[in-house]
Amino acid sequence: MKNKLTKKQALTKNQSLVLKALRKAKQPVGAYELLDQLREHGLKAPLQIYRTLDQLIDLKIVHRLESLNAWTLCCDAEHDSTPVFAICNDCGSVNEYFDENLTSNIAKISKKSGFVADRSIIEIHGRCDQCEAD
Amino acid sequence: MKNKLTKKQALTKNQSLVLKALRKAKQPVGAYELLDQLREHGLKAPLQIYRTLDQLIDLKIVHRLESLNAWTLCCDAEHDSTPVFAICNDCGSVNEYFDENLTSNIAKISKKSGFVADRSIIEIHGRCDQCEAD
DNA sequence: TAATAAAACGTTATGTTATAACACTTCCCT
DNA sequence: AGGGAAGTGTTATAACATAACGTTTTATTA
Repeated sequence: MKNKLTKKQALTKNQSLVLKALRKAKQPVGAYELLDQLREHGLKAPLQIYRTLDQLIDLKIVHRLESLNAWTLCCDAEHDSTPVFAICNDCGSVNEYFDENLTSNIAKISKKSGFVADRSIIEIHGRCDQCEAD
Repeated sequence: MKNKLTKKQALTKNQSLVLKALRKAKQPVGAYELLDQLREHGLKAPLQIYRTLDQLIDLKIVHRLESLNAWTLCCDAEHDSTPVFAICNDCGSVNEYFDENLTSNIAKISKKSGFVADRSIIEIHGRCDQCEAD
């Protein structure tokens, strides 16, 4: 795995394109939507998107939201702990949180049952602050 | 929402069929796999499966695993708290846990940020006890 | 029990998301 | 320069999910 410093230098053309598209979006974006946006830059096939997204996930720059079939930028923080995503049903915004307690809770469950965790997915659906205020 | 007692009485033909298929499976099952299995009982279209699964989820008899695009039986326990699924990468088995601490941690994160949670998804991938022992 | 509302069902068509397979290119390292 | 690893492009297809519409069944209550 490359470190933070070399990360940004190392981005390929496709990676930069996808990343830029994700940055522009205020919400998680689907693969085909990315494809549509990037057609003008020469990307033509779904696989080009899916491959690039996988690479960006490996680089820990991007997350996949399993319950949305969509991708979003990783927050800047280094995170060895498990990210928690709060997904607003109304406005579609997503916030990423880290919680040590929660991470250790999951570790405890794992330990109790002998299960060795690999990758944790925590996605909470509901209404965000903003939308709740309306 | 109907209570536990009336639940089983209330099952329709399609619901019973799908439930039975899920019971037989040792692992989460995809919608099209269910469809294949239930063709001999007269089910012909994906929608028949998807609709029935939605109904069973409403009845809290079945869970959807977002990271697998598959469905599994709910454990028997009444659960107002958030289920945690431990999914083995190797054997595909899934175990369902409940953890009060974890549930309250999620509630705390929500409270801090003003987010009002609705539905929480927690799916942990890794290796189960059994597979780890090999 | 007849009228009716709500839920479930069936079917066709279609939309959406994701990967397989194969060939070619670029980059990097010794 | 040669060789391996990573990245790329393209076609075809697989896997997952829903829209729209009409009919049937079930439950309710007048």
